[in-house]
Amino acid sequence: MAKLSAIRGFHDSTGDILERIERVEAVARKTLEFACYEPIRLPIVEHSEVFLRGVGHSSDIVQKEMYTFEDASGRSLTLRPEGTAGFIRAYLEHGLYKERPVCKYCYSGPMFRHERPQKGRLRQFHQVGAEAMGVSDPCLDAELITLADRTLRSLGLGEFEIHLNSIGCEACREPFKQDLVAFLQKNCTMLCEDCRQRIVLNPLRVFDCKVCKEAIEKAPVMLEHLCQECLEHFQAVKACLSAFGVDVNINPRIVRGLDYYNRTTFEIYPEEGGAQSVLVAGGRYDGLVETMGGPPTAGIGFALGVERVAERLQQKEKKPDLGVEKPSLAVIALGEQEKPALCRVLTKLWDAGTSAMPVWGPQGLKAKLRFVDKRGFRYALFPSDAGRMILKDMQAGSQSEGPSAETGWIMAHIHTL
RNA sequence: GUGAGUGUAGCUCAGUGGCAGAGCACAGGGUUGUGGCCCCUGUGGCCGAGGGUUCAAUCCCCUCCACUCACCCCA
Repeated sequence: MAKLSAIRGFHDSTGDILERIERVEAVARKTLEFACYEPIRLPIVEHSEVFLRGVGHSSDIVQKEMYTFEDASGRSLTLRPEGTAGFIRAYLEHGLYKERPVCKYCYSGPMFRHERPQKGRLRQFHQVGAEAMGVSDPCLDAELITLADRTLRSLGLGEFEIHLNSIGCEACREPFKQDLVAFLQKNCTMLCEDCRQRIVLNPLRVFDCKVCKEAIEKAPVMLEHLCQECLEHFQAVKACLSAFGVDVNINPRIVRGLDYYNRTTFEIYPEEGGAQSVLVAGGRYDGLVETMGGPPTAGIGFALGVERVAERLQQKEKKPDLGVEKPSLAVIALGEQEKPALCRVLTKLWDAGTSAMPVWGPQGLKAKLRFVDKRGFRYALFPSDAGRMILKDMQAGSQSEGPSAETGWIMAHIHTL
């Protein structure tokens, strides 16, 4: 029989790596909830239409990266490739927009994309998402960026850069696209093959290209062709960020991959590193709710890549932060006779709120002590029904004795250091 | 989807067309029921899978699979 293995791009996590991942999730969630974003838990599987309509047919995600399958009744279902579309579905389904004109939510969990895995890219990965609905006020754009910034700072994540752009609205983007296409066609010989195709498919994306940097240096830039309203919005976002004390780089090359964005887009990168290292990305999506069958509603959100931030933390934290040494206790049964005594003592310890690891097994004392020592336990307790039992301090090499009938003396020893 | 690299012990990796190796880990002993340091010993392998060349393949050739990295794209 073939050996069982995890699916490609789906990882098991333990130890330090898991600790960091959970820390990133916890800190991000706490930062958002502290800022009064309400937690929401969303399904991992949705009807495929949710993503077809929400993410947009033309995106790569929908075209080739979705885990789509049929359930027993023949409905087409999809493992969520991102969070926003499912969130908007819930927002509409439960009429959240009727309940309150303004609402803010945060969530976290796994996302799935069928891409070729590589560094910083998994098929199952995890995001923490934040969405703020119902207000087009530029302060909200700034608020969200600030929260992403605060999350990364709380984690102690060294240096990172926030890149900010505006990709305008439909009104100003269409005329601009025509200008851009004209420029690209004129300079078509300087472009790579991919970019020549982008002229037709999605001209804005040439700004993402790494090889054509020189060729497009003189290309017209959306930021300089914003309509009056979009320009005012963008300037207000910058002003508000400045009031928040958050520094950003204006980067006209930030063009998001998903169809639904308008106006504000932003990405956060570590100081060095390429496209794969985007830690947080987000933007405004004022037309999305309407696209998905709801009333016109402003919205903005971001997603934080948990594994990417955790990976970055690992590079920064040379040694895992052990913190204050915790008293740790192993309870060792020497042989068969001591097992009932172990059960009784262990129950008392756990009931009293003292963490302890039971050690039973066929090994000799030497092996058991080595086992406990290797795992860094400070104390070993040898329970017994015969009147008294022994507590050994592995670090000091000393032993104490106390009555088997009670455990108070053990706790006193452990906590009096 | 495209390109490159790597698959040998639980882990990290050497190695050779002719008996399969080290370090770490694990187990036992030295110390007859007291850990760490030291010493000795032991367990552990379809050398990724299938086919081909050869007297003989873990090694050379082909195919497949997996992993890693990069492209594309994205968090």
